[in-house]
Amino acid sequence: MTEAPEAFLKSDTLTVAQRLIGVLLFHQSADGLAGGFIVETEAYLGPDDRASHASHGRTRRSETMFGPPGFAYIYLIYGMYNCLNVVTEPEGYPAAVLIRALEPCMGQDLMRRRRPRARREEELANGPGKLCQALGVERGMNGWNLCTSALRLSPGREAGEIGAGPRIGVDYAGSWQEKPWRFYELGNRNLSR
DNA sequence: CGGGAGATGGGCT
DNA sequence: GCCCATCTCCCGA
Repeated sequence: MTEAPEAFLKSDTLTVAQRLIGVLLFHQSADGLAGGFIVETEAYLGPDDRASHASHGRTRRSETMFGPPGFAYIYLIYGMYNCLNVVTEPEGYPAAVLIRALEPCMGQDLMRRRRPRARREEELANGPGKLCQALGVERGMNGWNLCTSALRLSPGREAGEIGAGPRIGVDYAGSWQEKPWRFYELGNRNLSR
C-alpha cells in the first residue's frame, strides 16, 4: 500500500487488515534501523470474537485494544515471545490487527544479529514472534503511536494479490476459529506458513 | 525443508 | 492451576 497509513487506519478492521499488506513497518532503535513490508495479517474483530483477548472484557492486558486506532498493542505469548498488533476501530470498541509476517527490506544485518538462528533471510520475520525479535519490538512499546513513534507504519509498496483463510492458533475459539480473517500476499516467500 | 517435543511466564477463572 | 494469537531444536530427507 503506497498511501499514507493515517488515511486508512480508521477504516473497519477487515479493511485495515487487508490494506496493511504492502505497508512498511520499521523500528528506528539505538541499535539501528530495521524494517520490512507487511505480507501477512490477522483481524481480531471485537468483544464477541472468542479468539480475541478482548472477549474477556476490558482487562489490564487488553486495555490498549479499547483505545483509539493506530496504536501498538503488544503482548507476551507462551511466556517467551512478543506479538505486535495495530489497534483499530474508534475508542471504546476493542479490535486490532495482528502483524504476522514481514518481507525484510531494511537493516537485514541487524535483524540477523537479533535472530542468529535464522537459517535463511525468509526466516528473519516470517512469524509474529520472529518479527518482533527481528525489529526489537518489546512490551514496553505497548501503546506507542504507530504513525509518529520510532516504531512506525509508513507508505510501502504495491501489494500483490491477497489471499484469505482461517486464523492461526485459535482452535479454542469455537465457531470463530473458522472465520477467514487471516490475509496474506499470495506467493510471498516470507509467510508464516 | 518439515514434523514433533518441549520451553516458559503472565493472564485469567 | 490451566491456557495460551509461538518458536527452536533435533532428527531425517
